[in-house]
Amino acid sequence: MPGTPVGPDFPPRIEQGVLSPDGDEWRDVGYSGPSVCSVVGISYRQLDYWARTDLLRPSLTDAAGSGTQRRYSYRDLVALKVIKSLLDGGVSLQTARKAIDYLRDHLGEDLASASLVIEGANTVLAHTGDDIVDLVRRGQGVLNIVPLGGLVESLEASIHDLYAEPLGPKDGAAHPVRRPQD
Amino acid sequence: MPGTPVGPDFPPRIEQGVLSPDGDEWRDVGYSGPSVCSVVGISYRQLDYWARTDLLRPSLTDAAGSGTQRRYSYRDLVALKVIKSLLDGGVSLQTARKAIDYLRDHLGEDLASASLVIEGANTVLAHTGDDIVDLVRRGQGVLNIVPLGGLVESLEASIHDLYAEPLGPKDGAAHPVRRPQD
DNA sequence: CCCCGTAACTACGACCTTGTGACTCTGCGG
DNA sequence: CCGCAGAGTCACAAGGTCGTAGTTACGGGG
Repeated sequence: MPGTPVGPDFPPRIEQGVLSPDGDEWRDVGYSGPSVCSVVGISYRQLDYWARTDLLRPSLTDAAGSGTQRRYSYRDLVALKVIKSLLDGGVSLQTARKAIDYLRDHLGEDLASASLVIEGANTVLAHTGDDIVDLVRRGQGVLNIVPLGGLVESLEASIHDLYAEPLGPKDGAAHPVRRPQD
Repeated sequence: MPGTPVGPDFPPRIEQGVLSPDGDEWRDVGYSGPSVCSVVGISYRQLDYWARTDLLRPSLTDAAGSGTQRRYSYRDLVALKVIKSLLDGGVSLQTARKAIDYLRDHLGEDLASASLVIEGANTVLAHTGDDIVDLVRRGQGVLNIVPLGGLVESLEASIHDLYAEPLGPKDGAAHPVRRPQD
């Protein structure tokens, strides 16, 4: 697996409370709903739906009524991307829900080199190829495998694009990117 | 679809050959809808829905109006079981549809030792563990893996149970014939 | 030989899950 | 005080599942 160590600090990993480079408000931290959509490649309605059905809500700031904002952390982005992959791979939302519940508790681990493996009700992180062969051999039901390496990689790329494309006078991450894409 | 209530070539050519031991009617061949349900472990409504939406129709005799019967072959059973597994594994029906389309063309191969691998739009039969590791390494999206060995095995077991637990005194229609061996 | 019960199939519609579109509502910055 | 981005609401659609009622064929009892 490509353990490509990405830029250590480029995507601001703000969950610890880093502020915006401009020393602006705490609000400039994390990712807004629309930004998230363009980064992970889903529609706003989908993100909205997922948030209000508890699949994944923003861990930085949840919405508190009309006029407020949701702020997503980097880890949220990873989780979201995993969900998106699962969906694209033909896995049902229900299954994705369970997988994400598991993932949330293991987001600290070294994701880039691992694969997420779902077998029925159980979810596991496989760190080596042998782990996987083992699982396939033992498994009786279907296995759903998400190679996290490539996933994180393309996530980083999308984030990069987010910063590069729009030109806001002062804010980066907080800046909403209106970009029609399906 | 095809009228053919009782045509010239109606005495169906069974893939495993062999009519009922009693030299009975052609009807005693293959598996009836309800039998299939109990063997594969799905609801009758599901089987019905799948048949009318073309996911998988009985290859021996399709329905030709109310009062007629569907007769499923052993291979149909295998395909059905694969679908069931996919569903249990959280894979969407849509994805299962594509996989089955592929499987239908490869049902002749040696299934018991292989695994069905779905990656996005592509479906493949992997015969060795290395094949799988390879696919995981290359794959960017989600992989869905169905180990066919265990599947065929449990199918055989269910069929056995079906024979062991006779229901009516002479329910010919519900009685499948000839336990297959391929 | 006909009538009736039952197995198995078809028809039809309710209902759930996932979203989507079209608006409306509201807090915040200018 | 106004405009706007983004949250909230509501109606609706597609894809499936499920329950139930209506049909049809077949076989046994009168």
